[in-house]
Amino acid sequence: MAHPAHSHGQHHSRADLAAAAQARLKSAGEQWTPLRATVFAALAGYDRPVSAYDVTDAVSTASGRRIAANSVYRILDLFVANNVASRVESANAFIANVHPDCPHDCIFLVCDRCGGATHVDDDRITGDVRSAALAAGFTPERPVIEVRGLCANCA
Amino acid sequence: MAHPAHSHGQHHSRADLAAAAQARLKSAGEQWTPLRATVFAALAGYDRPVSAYDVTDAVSTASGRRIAANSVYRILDLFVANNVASRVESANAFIANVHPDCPHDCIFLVCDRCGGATHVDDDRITGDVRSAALAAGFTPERPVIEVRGLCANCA
DNA sequence: GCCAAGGATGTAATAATGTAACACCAATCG
DNA sequence: CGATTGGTGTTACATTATTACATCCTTGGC
Repeated sequence: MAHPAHSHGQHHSRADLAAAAQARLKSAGEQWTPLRATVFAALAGYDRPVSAYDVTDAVSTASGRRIAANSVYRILDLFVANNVASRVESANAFIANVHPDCPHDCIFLVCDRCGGATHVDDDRITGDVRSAALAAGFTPERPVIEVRGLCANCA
Repeated sequence: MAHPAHSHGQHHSRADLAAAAQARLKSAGEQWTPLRATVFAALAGYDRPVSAYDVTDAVSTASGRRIAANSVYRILDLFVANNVASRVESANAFIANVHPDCPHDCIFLVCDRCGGATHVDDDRITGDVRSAALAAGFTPERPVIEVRGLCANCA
């Protein structure tokens, strides 16, 4: 555990990302079951947002039996609620959170060509968005900030 | 046409909003057909984001015959492409654009309780989001900036 | 007038995404 | 042991979105 890569906390290799996710859930009083581990591994096996059904297929293959979509949805929702994964609204898709440890509002740059997503943290921007909401008399709970466009490779 | 309410252009009463939408489409070389007018009227008849299927039902009722969802989708997509309506990604829903005349990136504050949405314009924030994308080597096409939470009435 | 071309809509089917209701099982706690 | 709780299984269904192709209507050229 020695990756002092970022000012805001740790990034994790794919290997110990699961460990971090597990720790995060446990410390929230949630269980880390075999199915949850499998779902997380499937999700973390992609480097782009994937649909719940893609995850379902991957989990089914990994498990050797058919897992129902709704079981996967339950677990993905749990992951999102605990900051272990994020939902990319403009793609109806999910992606593992690279640093479950710090509770940022996320900004996703989603490529319309390759489907990849880059995770950007900019607390000033997200703070400004929350402030703008408050200024309008609105109580912000969950900012959704995404940018559709073309990534560096696809531009 | 005398509502000098905003610094950035005109808001429209429900009555002439349709006229503004029509003008916008025509100037883009698109037709303003009876069905498109009906779809726009249905959409503008709501003050909150509504699903394409809600619009479909409203249009069907208004027309006295069954209109297929995909016809409505086609028209809604056309509206969105021409800034006459917006898609609220986090709600899989559409809403008429209050000022089709100026091509802002929009910020929507979406109430989790009543489903209402407030349209906020803040070019500094949306500009910052685009800048952050560019700084990451990403070519922004369409920022999606929404805030889920509670509106003033529901808080 | 007739025909060709393009745009808009109709029709039908289906895909993709998301949820609800209830059964079952296993662990935990009294 | 019995009750409760959380997790998962199973089934069915609801909602959202797209695809392929047919039809119709207008417009412009001949």
